[in-house]
Amino acid sequence: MQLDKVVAYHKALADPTRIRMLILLAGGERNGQTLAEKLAVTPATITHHAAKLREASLINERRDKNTIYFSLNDYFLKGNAEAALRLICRGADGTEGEENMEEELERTRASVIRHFFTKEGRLKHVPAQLKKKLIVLEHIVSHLESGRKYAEKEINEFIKPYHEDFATMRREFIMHQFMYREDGVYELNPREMWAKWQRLS
Amino acid sequence: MQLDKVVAYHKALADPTRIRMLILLAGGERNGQTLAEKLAVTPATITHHAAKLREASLINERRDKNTIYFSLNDYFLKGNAEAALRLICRGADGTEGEENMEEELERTRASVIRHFFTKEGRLKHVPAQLKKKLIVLEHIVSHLESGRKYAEKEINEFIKPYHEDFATMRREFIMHQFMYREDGVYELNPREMWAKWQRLS
DNA sequence: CATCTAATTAGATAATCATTAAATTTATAA
DNA sequence: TTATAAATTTAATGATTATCTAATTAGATG
Repeated sequence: MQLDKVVAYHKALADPTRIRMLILLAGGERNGQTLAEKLAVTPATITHHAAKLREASLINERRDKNTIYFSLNDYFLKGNAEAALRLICRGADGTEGEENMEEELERTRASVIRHFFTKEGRLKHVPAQLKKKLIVLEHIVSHLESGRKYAEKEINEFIKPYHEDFATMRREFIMHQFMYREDGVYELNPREMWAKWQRLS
Repeated sequence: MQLDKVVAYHKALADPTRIRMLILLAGGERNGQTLAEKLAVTPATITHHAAKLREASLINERRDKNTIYFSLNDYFLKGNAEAALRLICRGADGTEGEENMEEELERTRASVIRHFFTKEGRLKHVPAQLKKKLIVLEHIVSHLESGRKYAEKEINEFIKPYHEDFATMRREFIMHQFMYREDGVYELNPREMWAKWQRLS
C-alpha cells in the first residue's frame, strides 16, 4: 500500500526548517553551509534535514569539488501532492464493503448537502468535484415542480435564494440535463434526473 | 508568517492513522467508535487525531444525539495542497506565463483599495461595480482570523471601523460567500482563507 | 605528505507526539 | 431521578525527532 509513501511525503514537509530549505532552493541551488547560515542552524542540522528530504525524493544533489549543491525536485513535489489527494479523496484500495451501497450513497448525499448548504439552505459555493456538483444541482432542482413550465425570469428568481450567480447556475442545469429549454421555456427533465442518480456510484 | 500554516497542514497529514481516518471519511461520514473499530485503536485515540484534523480544518463535525459524525472537508484539502505547492515552487501547477496577468491583477487591486479607502483605512463608500465591490469586501475580510468563529456582535464591532452600516456589510459578506453563518455564528469561508495567504507569498 | 574546507557521523539532550487506561463529561432514554 | 452510550479529558509511557557539540570522513590543493 502506498500509505507509507504519502505519510513519508507529508512528514518530510512537516517541519519549518525543511520548508524554509525548500523555499530557498526554489530560488536556485545552494550548498550546505549557505543554507546553514541563512537558516541560522549548524551544518549538521542541514545534513540531517537534507537526508529526510532526499528520502522523500524532494531534492537532488550535485557535487562540485568539496561542495555539494542541493536543488529542488519539483517533479516529485507535484506528483506526490497529487497522489496524496487522490489517495484520500478516492479511497485507498476499494476495500470498502459493497453491502449497502444505497445506504452509503444516501449518507454521502446527506453529507454533501450538509457541507455545501447553510442552515438557511443557501449554497455556500459550487463544488469543484463533478459528483458533488451534481448532488448539489439535483438538490436545488428538486424543489421545482415537475411537469410545470417556467419562464426564464421565474427560474432566475427561483435560483437567487440559493445562489447569487443565477445565470451560471441556470446554464449548469441545462448542461447537466436536469432541465431542458424550448423557446425560452424551461422544464424539469424527470427521466434524466433519475438516470443521473444511477451514474453516481 | 504563513509558513506555520503550511507546516501545520503537513503535520496533520504526517501520520498514518490520520490518513486512514481521512480515507474512511472519504467514503462518507463516520462516528468516533466506528472509526476506532475500523482502525483498531481506542476512541481516545480517535478523539486525539480528530482534534488535530479539526485544527487543520480538514474535517467537519455534526452531532446527532450522543453521536458525533465526522466528515471530510476536501474542498479545504485540495486548496491547501495546491497552495503549499505554490509556496515552495511557483508555477508547479503548470500555470507558466501567468505572471503578467497576476501582476496586472494585483495592480488593479491596489488601485481599487487606494481609491476606496481613506488613509486611515476607512471605507469611503461601497463600490457600485461588482468587481470592485468584491475587491473591497475581500480586503476587509482578510483582516479576520481564519478558522475562528465570531459572534454577530463581534463581526459588527469588526466592521464598524471600516463602515458605519455594518448590517449591510455583514450581509454582503455572506451574500458573496466570504463568510458563512451557522446558528448565529460567523466564520470565514475556508476558500478565502487560503486564497488569502496564497497571495501573501 | 600535510593542510584546508565542506560535509557527515556519533552521541546527548530536550521536545514533541501517539497511544492507552481510567476518570469525567455530555446528552439521551427509561 | 437514574441509567446508558458516546466522546472527551487526564496522566503516564514509550517512541520519534530536532538540534547541538565534538569527532571524523572525503576531496582538493599546496
